[in-house]
Amino acid sequence: MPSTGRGAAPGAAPARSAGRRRADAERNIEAILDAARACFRRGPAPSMTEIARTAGVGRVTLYGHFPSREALLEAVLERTLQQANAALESVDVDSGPADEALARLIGSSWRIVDEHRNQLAAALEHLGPDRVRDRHADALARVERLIARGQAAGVFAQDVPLGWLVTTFYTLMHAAAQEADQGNLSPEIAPGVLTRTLLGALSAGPGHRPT
Amino acid sequence: MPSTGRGAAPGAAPARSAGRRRADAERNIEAILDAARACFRRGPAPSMTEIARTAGVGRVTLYGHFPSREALLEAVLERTLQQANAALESVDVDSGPADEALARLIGSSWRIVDEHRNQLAAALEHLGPDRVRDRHADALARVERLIARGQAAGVFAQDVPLGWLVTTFYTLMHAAAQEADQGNLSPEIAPGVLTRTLLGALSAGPGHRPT
DNA sequence: ACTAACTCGTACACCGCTGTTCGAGTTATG
DNA sequence: CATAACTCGAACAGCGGTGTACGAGTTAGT
Repeated sequence: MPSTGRGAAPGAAPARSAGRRRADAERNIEAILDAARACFRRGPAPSMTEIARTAGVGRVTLYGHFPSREALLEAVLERTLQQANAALESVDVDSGPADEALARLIGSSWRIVDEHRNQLAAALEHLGPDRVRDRHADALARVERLIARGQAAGVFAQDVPLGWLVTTFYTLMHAAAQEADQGNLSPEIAPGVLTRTLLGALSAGPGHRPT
Repeated sequence: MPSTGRGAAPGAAPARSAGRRRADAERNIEAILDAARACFRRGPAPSMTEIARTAGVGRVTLYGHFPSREALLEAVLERTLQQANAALESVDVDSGPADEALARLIGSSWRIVDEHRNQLAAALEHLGPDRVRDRHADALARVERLIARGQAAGVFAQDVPLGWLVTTFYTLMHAAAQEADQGNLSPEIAPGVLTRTLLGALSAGPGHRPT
């Protein structure tokens, strides 16, 4: 059920009355959303207290803007998704060889995708898989379309399910970002290494047979 | 404390006195350990109550054998690790071409690795990364040795950090198991697909350059 | 058959998190 | 500058989890 009862609410969906908000309120909402994102970068289940403190705001104020944890979760997810989509839209995915397009996509999005990791887990837990699927369906579709194009052109493996290749893509993205975070993989070589591995994984088997 | 007066020192470390345990107690401990493993397969943070109920045992009994959540966690981790190692030792990893050896390893362990997923997360959270590293160091070393051998032989990519290749290995294993669990990837073709993708990812670049 | 080991339910104290209320202080905005 | 909007701390109730204590019932081992 996508029946998000939000009426006129622009962008995110705070809880105050639909009337105009004061400037500092707007600023605090921003701060809260940023803080939540920051907290999610370090742990999968930040408490409201933690988020409020990080935002430099009283817990009560937080509840003033977001009536429940779920509401906040939804808002922050939507916000992140929006930014991510904006960033990804700047990449031309539909022209040139599929593998080169993929390399471009990786370079500009492997950091962004990592941002989603914990948020996604939390959202799946508290919002249900359905609503989550809906919201980042287009981001997923973009990658899927690209890979499908590569398959059709024979650049990517054809005897492997498309869905699995998409999963491989996201999974290795996350892994690379995580390793970079932990210092196991230097951020400078990370994109190159990731691209290398990913293209190998997706590519139509040149040297090796399935068995 | 390894001060288990018992000569046999049977794996896990329950909390009762070092003296002999009665048969049904032993049986319950087994049930609890199994239940914990089962619970971890469905969620990353099962409660003691949940585990006890799954084991068909009173919560008090659980605390009788494992004095704290942490103790239980450690015991169940060790147990799973032991079984996993036993299973993996039956695979000959050091003979034949590295890629074929890898294929063998995948076939017999991709399900097992999945079992670790949530346990590992929980252990990292509550036991600290150090103790965890120690415990499954040898399982990790086995894969690392194999991949290094493949690199030396030129079968696997040499211009990519070894650590990253190991990460890739485990990551894709998890992903495949998870997809299979969710019905997105049929269990019959999963090993083949996984092997295909993994060999492509690790293989020395046949057609593509890092950029 | 007798005893020690084991199990179980209930109940308790403690903790952290969520969401709400209240009253008073502060600040933007007209 | 006056008012409405906003913020804040403190305090409360509710919930679920952990770990402990008690007492009575059941079961294995000798």
